Amino acid sequence: MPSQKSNLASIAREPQRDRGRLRVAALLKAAAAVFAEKGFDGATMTEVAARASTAIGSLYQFFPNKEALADAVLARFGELMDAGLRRVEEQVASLSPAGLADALFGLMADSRGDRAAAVILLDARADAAIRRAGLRDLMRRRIAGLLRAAAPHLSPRQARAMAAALLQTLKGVAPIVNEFGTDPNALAPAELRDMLRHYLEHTLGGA
Amino acid sequence: MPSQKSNLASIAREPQRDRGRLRVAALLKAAAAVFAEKGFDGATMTEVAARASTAIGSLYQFFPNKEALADAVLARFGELMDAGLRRVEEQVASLSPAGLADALFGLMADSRGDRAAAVILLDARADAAIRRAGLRDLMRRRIAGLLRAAAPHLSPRQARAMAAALLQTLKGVAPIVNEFGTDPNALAPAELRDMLRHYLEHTLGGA
Amino acid sequence: MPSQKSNLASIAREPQRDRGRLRVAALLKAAAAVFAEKGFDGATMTEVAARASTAIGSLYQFFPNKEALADAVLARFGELMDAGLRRVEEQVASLSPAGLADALFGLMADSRGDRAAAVILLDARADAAIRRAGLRDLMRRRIAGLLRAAAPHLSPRQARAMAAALLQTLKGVAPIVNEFGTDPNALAPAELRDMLRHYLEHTLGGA
Amino acid sequence: MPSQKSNLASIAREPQRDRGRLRVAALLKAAAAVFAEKGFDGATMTEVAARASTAIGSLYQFFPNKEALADAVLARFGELMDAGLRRVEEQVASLSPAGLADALFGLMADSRGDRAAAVILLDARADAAIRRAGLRDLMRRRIAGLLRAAAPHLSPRQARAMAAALLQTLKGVAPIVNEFGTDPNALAPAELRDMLRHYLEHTLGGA
DNA sequence: GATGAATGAGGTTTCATTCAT
DNA sequence: AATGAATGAAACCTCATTCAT
Repeated sequence: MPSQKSNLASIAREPQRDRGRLRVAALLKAAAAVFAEKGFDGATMTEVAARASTAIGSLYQFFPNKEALADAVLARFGELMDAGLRRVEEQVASLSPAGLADALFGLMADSRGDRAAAVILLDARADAAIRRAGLRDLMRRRIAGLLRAAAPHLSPRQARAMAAALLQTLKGVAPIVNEFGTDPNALAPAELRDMLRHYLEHTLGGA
Repeated sequence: MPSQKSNLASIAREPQRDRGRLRVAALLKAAAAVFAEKGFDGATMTEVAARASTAIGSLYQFFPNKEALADAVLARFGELMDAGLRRVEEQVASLSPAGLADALFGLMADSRGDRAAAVILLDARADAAIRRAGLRDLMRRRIAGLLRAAAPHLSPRQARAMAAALLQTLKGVAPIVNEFGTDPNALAPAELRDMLRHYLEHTLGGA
Repeated sequence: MPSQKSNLASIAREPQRDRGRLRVAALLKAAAAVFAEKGFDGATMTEVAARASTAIGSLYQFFPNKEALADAVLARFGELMDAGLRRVEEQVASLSPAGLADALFGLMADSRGDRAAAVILLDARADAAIRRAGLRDLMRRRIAGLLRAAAPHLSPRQARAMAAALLQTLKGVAPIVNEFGTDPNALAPAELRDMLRHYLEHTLGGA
Repeated sequence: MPSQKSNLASIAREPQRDRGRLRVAALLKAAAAVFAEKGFDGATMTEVAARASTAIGSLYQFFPNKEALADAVLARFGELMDAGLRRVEEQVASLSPAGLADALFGLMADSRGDRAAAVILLDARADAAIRRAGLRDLMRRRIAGLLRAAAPHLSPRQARAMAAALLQTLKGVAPIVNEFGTDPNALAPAELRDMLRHYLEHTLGGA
């Protein structure tokens, strides 16, 4: 999942000084927030720069265009997911189906703003999706791997189909958590988590 | 669910003649397609007109602005859902939890392009969502009603939370069906349907 | 020389109403003037629109981008040259070498602003020149044809080489005429014309 | 022709050390190449710095702005021309008209990239040309002097007009040589040289 | 009603130039 | 001196909307 690099054109430039690195971090944070709120087309580069308290030119110093910025946000999300999935993979042998469900749910419910932005961008307009589909397919493959580790009797085909369905539902975690919060008296997120639990119990469960 | 009329200034004019009615139908169809592909901000009025093979002026003859057009697409989707949900309501007494899951799944998997457009618009940018949230809340209420009809022991609060989670997952049906198709050897949609089944069996099930 | 049409992307849209046709004519005139004064990169779309007394949007209604505008100016120049060369071709049999020189000189000294703009654009930046080279090559071929009509003993290769040299010098007519004017007491243009005369007398001249 | 110094504010700073002198040479070479390819407006300071393998800051260390850089390129070309013309002046008494033509032709066909850059800049956008016209006028005066040295019967006015025409044609030498090369089987450059020969033979010749 | 041109605010992007390290 | 980040005016271009025919 790391290095979602140079496909077509336009890739983010690496800052070479500390000041630049700080700036890039601020820009990515701002971009994630704006993309999450407005979507790809609704977001404006001007607003991203303003939220990061920089001049528009500084934004373009590091990201040659809007697509590159979106890709960078996605790549950052990809790294978070990568790390998170790796942690789940290490535990998967000792997890019950419900535990696996909770782990995946938690993955989407953590990593606050980035998540929301990424979820929106993952579904963004079709043509750009070509490049971005990379991230989606990668996550599907990783989740399929998890499922087969948890239930070796699954055929690859089955596991892939399940992963597609699971990932789709997992994408719904972000908006629900955003709307209802995470505290335990928020019922709706709990219901979504239960839906994932029941599903995995039934499909993985020798149980 | 009918009469999704905006309370601001933008209300779609009713066509007076048959030719007008045809034109409006073509425009709505085109608009649904474009919104589905590009999202609200990515869609352009010019492209909508072009896909309906009309001039931009004709589009504005019936829809005073882009928001009104989106609202009309949403309203049309609302009517479809309205009719669909009404049909489910009539049968709910005789449906098993799995049957209810299938009915809801089928609702989202039918009504082809409109569905996709509406799903996108339902999540569209926050400010406009204020007005549009109307549709989402309405559907949640309707689904909560269905759940309580199927399982009277549910508290209103529980039912509402479940409806929120269910609707979120149901929104995922559209993209999955679009990607994998509806035929029975398409596994991924079947998995999503099973996820809904298991969930309702567990939550409504004891009944 | 007509129809310098659709190579890569972006081609001028044809106006479909009289108002549009007038607008396009005004825009081309303004564009020719601005390109002539500032060159391709120095010219700004805003200035072109302003000189044609229109909004920037109207400019883009007909010319999707700056390149398309430049191409249209070039195409218009090409048509003028086409017509002019055709007229020379008809007389070439009855023309002395000096007469042919005068005819070619006159061709570049007429057709005021367009000429200057075209000359500048013909030499414009290399990448765009790929498309634009079309016009230059065409003119070279036409001139080579004239030379062989006037002096059948010339080999095609010789004629082509002469045409290349001639056209290069003919391009110099525009700036000289612009600087010194056309009246007979302007010596510099006369010298350039004499240069062309002597050259053709020597190379074509059975004389 | 030396000291093309601007009377405004922009004067290129003299480098103090050897490293600086090398840097300046590299920058001028790069600048000449970029100006030749892209023209004044199309060239960017960033690209010039990049081609000289330096940082943009270093470019501004020596040249306070883009105009100063262009002036420096022009000045360097001016020095080359100065030296070249001086050599021709020394020989002019012993040169036939054709020999003079060849000498001038050779002057433009040597001094590779610089030449091309200078030719482009000589015709650059009008406003800047005010300052730059200096170089053009100077060259015209020098050429007029050569002509009168070769043919004393010429009036100053005639000589100046001839010089204007000659210089205009000489500017055409650069692009033709660039396109066709200098080797003897390249016909087009030879034709251009012949054109200059015939012209000078006729105008200086009776003498 | 239908058509397509007109408008201009606003969005994306570039680039000369300055500044901090 | 050298480097590369910072800045913002200005360029290119888009598109919702209005208007004349």
